[in-house]
Amino acid sequence: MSAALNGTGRLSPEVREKARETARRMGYRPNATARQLRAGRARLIGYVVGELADTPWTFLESPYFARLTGATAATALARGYAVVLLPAGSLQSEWAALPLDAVVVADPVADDRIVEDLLAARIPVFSDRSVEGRPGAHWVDVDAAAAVGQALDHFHAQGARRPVLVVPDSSTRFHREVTQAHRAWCAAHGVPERTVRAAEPGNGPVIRAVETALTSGPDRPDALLLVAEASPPLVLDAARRHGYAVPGDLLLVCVSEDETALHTEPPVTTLSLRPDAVAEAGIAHLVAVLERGLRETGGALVPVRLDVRASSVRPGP
Amino acid sequence: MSAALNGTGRLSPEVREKARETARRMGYRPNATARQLRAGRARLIGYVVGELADTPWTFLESPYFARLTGATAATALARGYAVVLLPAGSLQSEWAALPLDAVVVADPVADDRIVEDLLAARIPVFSDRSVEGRPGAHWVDVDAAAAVGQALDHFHAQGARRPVLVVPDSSTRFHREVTQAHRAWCAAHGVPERTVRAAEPGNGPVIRAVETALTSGPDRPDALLLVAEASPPLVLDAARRHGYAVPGDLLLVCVSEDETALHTEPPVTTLSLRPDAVAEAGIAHLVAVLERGLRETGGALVPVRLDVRASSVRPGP
DNA sequence: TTGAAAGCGCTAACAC
DNA sequence: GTGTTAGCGCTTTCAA
Repeated sequence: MSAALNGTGRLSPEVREKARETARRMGYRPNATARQLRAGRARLIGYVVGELADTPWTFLESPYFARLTGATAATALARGYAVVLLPAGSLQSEWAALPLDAVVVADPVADDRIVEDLLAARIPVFSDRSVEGRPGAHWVDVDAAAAVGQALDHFHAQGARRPVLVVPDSSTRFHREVTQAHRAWCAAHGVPERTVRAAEPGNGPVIRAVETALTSGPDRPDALLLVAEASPPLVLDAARRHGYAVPGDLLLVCVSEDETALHTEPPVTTLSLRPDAVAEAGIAHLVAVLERGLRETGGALVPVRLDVRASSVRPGP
Repeated sequence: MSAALNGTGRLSPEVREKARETARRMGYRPNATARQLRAGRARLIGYVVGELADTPWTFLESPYFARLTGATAATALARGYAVVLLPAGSLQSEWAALPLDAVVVADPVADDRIVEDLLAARIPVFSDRSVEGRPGAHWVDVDAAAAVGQALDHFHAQGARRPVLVVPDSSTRFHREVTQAHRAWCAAHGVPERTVRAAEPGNGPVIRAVETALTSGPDRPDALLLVAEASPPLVLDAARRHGYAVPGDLLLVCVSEDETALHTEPPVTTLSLRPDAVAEAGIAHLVAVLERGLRETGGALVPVRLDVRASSVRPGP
């Protein structure tokens, strides 16, 4: 029976087909749980977003995490793993009853206990570089330094000399790296370092931070790099409200996966963190570890992509 | 052992606590799969969005489905069920290996096979009213007719007499009901029925449909009800591009969960389909069916909520 | 109170 | 090519 349904035994294809067909029409379905018990793993992986731990489910409303989540689920399913959604900052009790082969922890915050809890429970963790070196933890990361460098180089090439960075006040590794890379770039290019932090995520606070960036400081900035998730059309509106023409007075680059950036006037240059590529690299790594017993290797660093559009190209004379 | 860890046997609380503690420090973790096998169910439910079957994972990028997904996962987890993400239009092979106690199918499209496949596999289905009457299928639905009625009544009360509806060309039950309710309302109020269909989802096509609605037809409309997911700031921009002042020339209501509606100038009136309430009602129903063997009851009809903001309030004289 | 055993449904191994 | 069996790790039941 078992031999017929799976490809295990050495049966003639004909016999197998007949058995399969018969089984199917009799409404037979193998019990998934029993198979999992036998197999010793459930092909189930957990997925948590560490950021926004105080509003555990809002991550799906961010275009970046929406894409990352979808791509993770898609890639995993293609490899035979199903993804279960877990809330940010989730407790033992919420996942202890699940037969998780591994857990993906996207952008853990500095004080998040979940990674430790999972490792203590001997569940492999796949996260960003902040878990580097912990036994049982593996990483894939976005090249934050390259991202900042690419955007600032682009501004510089377009003639901007007073760029300002807006970044959330978050303790994820990504945001810390962005800040550091910005500092390094400014030092290397002899440009004053101007940074404004958004107190919280969400369009309201981020737009307010943008307004602060555009109105405070010794002189008016001529370029804005926005590394916080905000709606591109709202950012453009904010710039206009404060008397900036984009791209005439202000070059604008948003780190965003929001496709509305394509439909504004002018269209907004975006820096894509490539959630699909991150997900693919992560799941590929996960499969390698789980199925081929791969040991701690250096993880993968996924490059970003700058999609230059009119908002960051200085108009010709 | 078992008796100690769970509350089953009649052990003294003291003994139980000691056993628990000992087990924990020895690093013992009960095998979740074995428990599930024993229990006869996995407390795992599938979640599929039927709409957008050709782009299986994009549903998370829609604010409505992002909220619905998050709320479903949250509510389910609070009741002890974990949610696994399945792609739209998914095949047997993708979920056959999962021990699903039930599957939530959000907004199935007319020709979607998944509901039939699940029922054939004797997996309970929770969906919208389009599955009404099928054995093993249960429903919870949004009150589409009330939604349309509320919005059109609001327009009428504000003095608008030439409202136009923009709706996607989709075969979900919700969109069919919206069209019917619109027709009925127009007939009842002696208002000509004006409808424009968006060929596809996504900001591009929907904005084009809005532009068609604003520029074609015998006369310029004085109110726009947008039932397709689009970014509110982009909709406002489109109206302005075509010479409409909002709300002076055109009243605007968007069916949307997008919080950018709060941050535009003027803020946009939205009609919320209450994804959180839908998710809660759905999971409550699911738990009742799965755990208390509830038979086919009429499902629940969740009311919508109109959040009136400046975009749909005719300015005073 | 403590211990042993049956059995959930499957698959891999071994005997026929 | 077909049939039987052991055992995955747990919980429940029955026996000591």
